[in-house]
Amino acid sequence: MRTIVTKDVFFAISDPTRRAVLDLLTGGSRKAGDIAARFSHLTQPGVSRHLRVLRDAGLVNVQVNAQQRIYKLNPEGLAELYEWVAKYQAMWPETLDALEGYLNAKVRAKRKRPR
Amino acid sequence: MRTIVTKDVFFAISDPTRRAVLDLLTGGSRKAGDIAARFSHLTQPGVSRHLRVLRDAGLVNVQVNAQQRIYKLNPEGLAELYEWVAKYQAMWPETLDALEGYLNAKVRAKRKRPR
DNA sequence: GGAAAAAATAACCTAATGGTTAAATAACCG
DNA sequence: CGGTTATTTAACCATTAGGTTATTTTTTCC
Repeated sequence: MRTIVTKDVFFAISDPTRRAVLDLLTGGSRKAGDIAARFSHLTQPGVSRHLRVLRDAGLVNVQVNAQQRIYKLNPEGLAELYEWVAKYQAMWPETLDALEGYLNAKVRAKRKRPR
Repeated sequence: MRTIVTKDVFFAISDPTRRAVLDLLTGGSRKAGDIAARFSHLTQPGVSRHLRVLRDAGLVNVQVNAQQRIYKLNPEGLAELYEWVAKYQAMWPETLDALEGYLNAKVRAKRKRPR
């Protein structure tokens, strides 16, 4: 008995491909076809379905232009997630230290770079 | 061809039950049995499996005490998520307004809302 | 040592996810 | 109109998720 979860932001971002789509859209709006083209290992309908999930979750908006659909990031759709995360940050006095630690580790892993 | 996703924070928080567990743990550490008891609609092994996912994702820590396992929130496990969210916030100048709008809408929804 | 308690794991089942190919929808263009 | 282009939807399939019951593991207590 699983709860229906479409439209759910947490669900939407749980898939790596969908996160990659969002990531791509941070670079600006894109036509559906162009988005699909970036995922050469997936078929176009496959990507289309991911777009649908993102749409349903309110994370992207679509603008119709003739046969084309132009997808645009809707960061406001992340408001719920932001609120959720904030709750944990709030109860995490050493948040910044730890985050810094995490980021530093990441940077270090990518080769060292002074701040 | 789905990527293995255990250990993945995004996956871990995509399930409502697991988020509820995390939420419960914001109130302090709890024994596994006490956690399971809060989810009366689930069986003990069911909850135990959710705890495992949270453990694997690094969102909780376990302290062994005789037969008991005491689960403790590990908010640092959310660092990756925080970083991810921050990226979208950063490109969202009107973030605070939108969040405020979201919260207001929530508050409004909790009252009997005339329209 | 044996029963009891606490929790995790195993084995199993159903439904949902995410992928595919094929078909349906729209809109443009000659 | 007929064809082409862009995209979504439908139908199908394999795998995973998440639930269950049954079993195992570990530790305490008599």
